[in-house]
Formats: sequence, structure tokens, C-alpha cells
Amino acid sequence: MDFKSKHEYLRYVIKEYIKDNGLRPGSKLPTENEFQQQYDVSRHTVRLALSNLENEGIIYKEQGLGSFVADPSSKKKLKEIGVITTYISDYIFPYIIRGIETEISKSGYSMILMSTNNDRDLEKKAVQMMLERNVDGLIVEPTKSAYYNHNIGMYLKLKEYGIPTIMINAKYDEIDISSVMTDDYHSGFIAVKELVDNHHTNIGGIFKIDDRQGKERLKGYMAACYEFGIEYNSDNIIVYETETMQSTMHNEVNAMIKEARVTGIVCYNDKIANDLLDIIFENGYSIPKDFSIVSHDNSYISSLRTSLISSVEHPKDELGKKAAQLIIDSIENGADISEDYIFDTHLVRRTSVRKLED
Amino acid sequence: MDFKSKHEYLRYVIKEYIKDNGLRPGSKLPTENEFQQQYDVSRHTVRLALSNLENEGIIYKEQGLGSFVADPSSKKKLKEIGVITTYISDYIFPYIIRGIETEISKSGYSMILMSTNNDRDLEKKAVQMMLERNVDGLIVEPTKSAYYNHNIGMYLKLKEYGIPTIMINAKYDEIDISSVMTDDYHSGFIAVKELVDNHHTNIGGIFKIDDRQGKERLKGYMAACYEFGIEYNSDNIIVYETETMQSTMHNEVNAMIKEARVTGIVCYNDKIANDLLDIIFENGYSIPKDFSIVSHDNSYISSLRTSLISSVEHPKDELGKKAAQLIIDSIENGADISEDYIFDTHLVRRTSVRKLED
DNA sequence: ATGGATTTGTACGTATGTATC
DNA sequence: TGATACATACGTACAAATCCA
Repeated sequence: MDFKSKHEYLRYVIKEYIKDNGLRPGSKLPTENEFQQQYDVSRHTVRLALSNLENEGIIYKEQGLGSFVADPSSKKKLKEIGVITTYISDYIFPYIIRGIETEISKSGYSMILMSTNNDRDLEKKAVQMMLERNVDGLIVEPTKSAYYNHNIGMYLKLKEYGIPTIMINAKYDEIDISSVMTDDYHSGFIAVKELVDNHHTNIGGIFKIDDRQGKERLKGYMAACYEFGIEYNSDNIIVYETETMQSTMHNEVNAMIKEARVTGIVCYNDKIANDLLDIIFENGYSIPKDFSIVSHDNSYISSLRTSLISSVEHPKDELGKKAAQLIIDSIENGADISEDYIFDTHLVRRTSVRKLED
Repeated sequence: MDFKSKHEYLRYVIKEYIKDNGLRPGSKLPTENEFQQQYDVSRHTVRLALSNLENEGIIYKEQGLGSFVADPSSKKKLKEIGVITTYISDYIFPYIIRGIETEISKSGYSMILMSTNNDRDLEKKAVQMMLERNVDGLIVEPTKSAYYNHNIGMYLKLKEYGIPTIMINAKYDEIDISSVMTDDYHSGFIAVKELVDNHHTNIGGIFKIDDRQGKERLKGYMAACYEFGIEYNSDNIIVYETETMQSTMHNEVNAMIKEARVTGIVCYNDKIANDLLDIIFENGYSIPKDFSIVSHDNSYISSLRTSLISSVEHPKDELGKKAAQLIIDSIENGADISEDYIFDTHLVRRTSVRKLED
């Protein structure tokens, strides 16, 4: 066989050598010196041939060790998973993100992180960006999950392109994408039950209703009131949305406390519970003497203040981990994610609930 | 500038040459001979540099004609910035990450996020991954920044490949990479000053010393003690490292409190201050009656407990934003990041410091 | 069409540096 | 610590492709 040059010939020979000996990825090749002697060429020529093979992705070299057969599968695109959350820094989200990162980096994936600040336009831009990037998988925490979603088109495209997608914390009813969630209905229920068990009969609630979690917790609250024969006064069920949080706390919630219309309060989450504590203290009341509180998410907030808030556990890291596992399983083994994964919830008792005497 | 080898340097120079002269695809580069003479290297070295650039798709060569600038559009890549932090979910890091994300997404970049958990091996893996991904820019929060860094090689490669890099919170002395930081020396100083101004003369300190910030804060503490004529008892300067935090708090710090050896304490950060509060309460003391505390970082922790901790402000979001701006400016306009950016610090007063009567 | 100058490609030699075991 | 193997870098010579007078 006539080759254009010695190094081209050598390159061919080495490729044949790998094939003929059935060398697996990672197998060591002869050293430069050995090639040099065996084929009676200069080391420069050997290095040129090897260098070209390295650029082709057929071999790799390690200083001090030798040259090795490369893994052809690693030539493929870098593995990446997109993550879209409503917030990055707030509250429990960093823990969820950490759970995801820990899990996917174990399998060699990178995380592309974007946040929507609970804004639908930003959500659209984020999904679009993920599509452009052609990510291998996508984990999304839905924006304002309780409302009709205007970005359905984007999500349908994900399906079309065959990009495995999973939601966390909530899901969109209109779109058939599975979700990893907590059992928020049950959470709302056991929050009320805790107060009922402590003989409270006058129980208010503060709920965010622009996400699925808030709505579910509210439903659980209502169901428990019904089951335990608690009459709920609609004035004491205070609901808010992302944008009206501040004013709602300042007006409706403040009024409820000032007038002491209830003895027990269920809060949408610990952040709200924390703000509620301030309102209670400002009005000259104390916890749990005047008000008993049960909250949700069991975040760092619930254990930082001296009035430790009883709160319904949210798995956080675990939730992120589970979502990551499902996505990776879907990417690598084609496992289909057609069912939701629901985490059980339980109450973590602290010192914010007082037993009333009858 | 320090480069690992001549050909890497030359490779960098040629890239700069293309950028600085605004060469369009197809423009002819100087000949190998010209480079050889101009930079006083062998032709072999020039050819190696050009060969690498060819493999990267930056230039192409034609025998008998010369070397030319390649068309980058044929491999146009999505814009991405790598972010490596020690932790994702803990403490102030989510805020820094948010600051970065907000800023870079404005300019159409995606964020690749990895965490090191303050482990050098993971840091190496992370930088390696970023190199493989060929990110457009990199923001790194150094791991154990007070120690000699074993990953210098990785960071030099970043320079060689011309990937703009900036550090946040700290920097490695051995590597010439600029950093966005807070003035931690000054922070430590004003923390002591606050206690001195309130007539404390017996001032202890708890510092983490495996990162630059902790060391600087400790230096500031010492300098202030010296300047204000405070005698410091070395038993009351308690230092710890990431791994020994728990045991140090449990033993040394607990002893200092139990024996009430000091009246004022400067804490490395709010997390430590928060743990310190627990130790103080467990020993039957209260704040600020028995102990006055000044802490660092002004995080959510400092304002969540009923004993609100006076703390030296850390810019958090702003720091992330600034780092992102510098990186983007460097990527898009070739601005060079040769100087550190230092944020001023100031004390946020709360209720953890009591004025002593003389 | 051709020869000479230019420019990159191939090839050999030698020495020393650096990473790994 | 020495031996091994790849990396860097200097040198020389000639071949092949291109361009132009």
C-alpha cells in the first residue's frame, strides 16, 4: 500500500493495530519509542501520527503514562440538564437546586440554571433557551402553576423534540408532564388536625393561591375543617398572590390578629409564618400563648427564631434528587416518566402550638 | 504573563492578533517564518501553535499559500458562563448566584453551575468540566483559599485557552487571576471597633481560617486590638477549619462562654453567631446582657432571631452582579480584568451589642 | 509554459522538562 | 529515588503547492 506520507501510513497502522487486537477503550498502546523502533521512523513522525489520532478522538495521551484507546461514546455532545426554577436564592429553592446538582454531577451532567422570578414571560424565554441549547433533559418548577399556562406551545415542543421533562413542586393541568411533588392536600389537612388535636376550634388560614401547592394546602385545610366539624369563617381564610403578599399581610392579616378573631392559624409557608410572628409581636401578643401556628415547608426559618414554628416537612434536597434521578433514568435508559412521584409529608412539632383548656 | 509553554503563549498571541486587528474570516495571517523571527522561536514551535489553532477551528492552512482566519459561524456556539461555588444552598451563596444569574441572562448567556463543597478534588473536576465545555467565561469562588492551591495547572490552562476568569470572595495568591471581594480586613477592624466604642475591653473572636476572608477578618481584628490597646488573650481567639467547626464550637467556644472569659465576641459570620447564641442560651446567659456580639455578612440569619445580631454588611447580590459584569465585558469587548474589585463594608447595627458602664 | 521565490508539509536529529509509578 | 513515557523546543533539510514574473 502506498501512502502519501510516513505519518499517514503510521496513523493507518495504529488504527489497524487497535482493531486487530480488539483493544477496548482505555487499553494502552505501545510507547512512542516502540513505534519508532518498530517502524524505523523518527519520534517526530510517530508523534505526528499519534497527535492526528488524538484530534480524531481515537486515542488520548497522558504524560508519564502513555497513549490509550479513547472511548468513542465520549466523543458525543456534552451532557447537560436544564433547570428552571421560580427563584434561586429564596427560601427552600437553594436546597432543591443543590439536590439536583449533587445528583446530576454524579452522572457527569452539567446543570444549566435559569430562574423565572415567577414571571411567565421569563419562563417562556427560559424554556426557549433550553430548546435552543438542545439540553438532554429538563427540570422545571412551574410559574404560577394554578393559572392557565400561556406557554403550553413551548412545552409541547419539548415533547416533539423528545426532550425528557419533569416538573417539581407543582404541575400544569393542561400539559401532560409528570411531576415530583409533596402531598400538599394532606399537608394542609394535618396542619389543621394538629390545631384541632390541641382543642382549637377557631382556626384561620393564610394561603398563596397562584400556585398549585397553595391551592392544595387550602383544599386540605377546608377538608379537615369539614371533617372535624370546624366552622370556617371566610374572613379568616386569607388568600394572596405573589404580587399582593405585602398588602395582604399589612391589611387583612393584621386586622385578623389585632381583633384576635382566631386562636390557631395555618400558614402557607414558613416565610409567611415568620412575617406573621412580627405582626403578632407588634400587636402585643405572644406565641404560643395568644396564637398557635402551624406552618409548611419546615425550612431553616422555622427553627431560627426563639418561637420555633411547628411546620409540615418538605423534602427539599430529596425532591431535587428524585427529580434528577427520574430525568437521568429517562435520558439514559429511556425510562418513561408517565406518573407523578408524591412525597409523603409529616408534621415537625416545635413550640408554636399551645393546648387549649376546654 | 506566565504561560506554561512557548507554543501556548504563541497560540494566545495569534488569537489576540486576530482579535486586535479585527481580521475577518479568510484574512491571511503572517507566515510561519515571520512569526518565527518576530517572537524568536523555532519554526517547530510556530507550527505547533498554528496546528492547535487549526484543530480548534480558529484558523485553516493551505499549503503554498499560508494560514488564514477560519469562519467561526460554522461552529457558532451558544453563549455560556461557568460558575463554580463552594456551596449552592448555604447561607449567602444563593444570593451571589442569583446576582450572577440575573446579570448574565440579561446578556443572553446561560449559567453552568457546579459546586465544590469546599473540596479541592471536586474543584479540579469542576474546572476540568468547564474547560471541556469550552465556556466563554468563568466565575469561581475559590476552595480553601487560604491554602496553597493544587489546581494551579488547571487555572493556567484557562489563561492559555484565553477563557476570561474571575474569582469572587477570595483569590489564590499563586495565580494571577483578579477577584471581586469585600474589604474583609476592614470588616474585622470595624467589628472590634464597635465593641470598643461600647466600652468592651475583653474581646474574643471566632474565625474560620481556611479561607482568605476568615484570615483577613482575623487580621483586621488583631490590628484593631493593637490600635485600641486591647490585650488579646490567645485563648479567646478561637480558630477553626471547615472540618473542625462542630467540635471547635462544642469545646473551645463552649468553654469560653461557660467561664464567661469575655464580654464581647467577634464572629466570622452569622452562621457562627447563630450557633454561638444557642451556646450562650444553653449556658443560661442572655444577649446582649451578658455577651455582646458583632458578626459578619449581614445575612437573613442576623435579622431572624429575637436577638438581632449586629453584622458587617456583605454585598452578596451586588458582588455576583459585579463579577458577571466584568466577565461579560471581558468576553464581549476584550476588556482585561487585571485589577481586583473591592467592595467597601459597613456595620449594620442591631441589638446584640450593649454599652458597658465604666 | 517555466523557473524562482514563497509558504506550508514531511522528516530526521538532539536535548531537556515534567508527570507518573 | 530512578526509570519510564510523553511534552517542549531548539536545529536542519528537502518536498510539495502556489504564485508570479
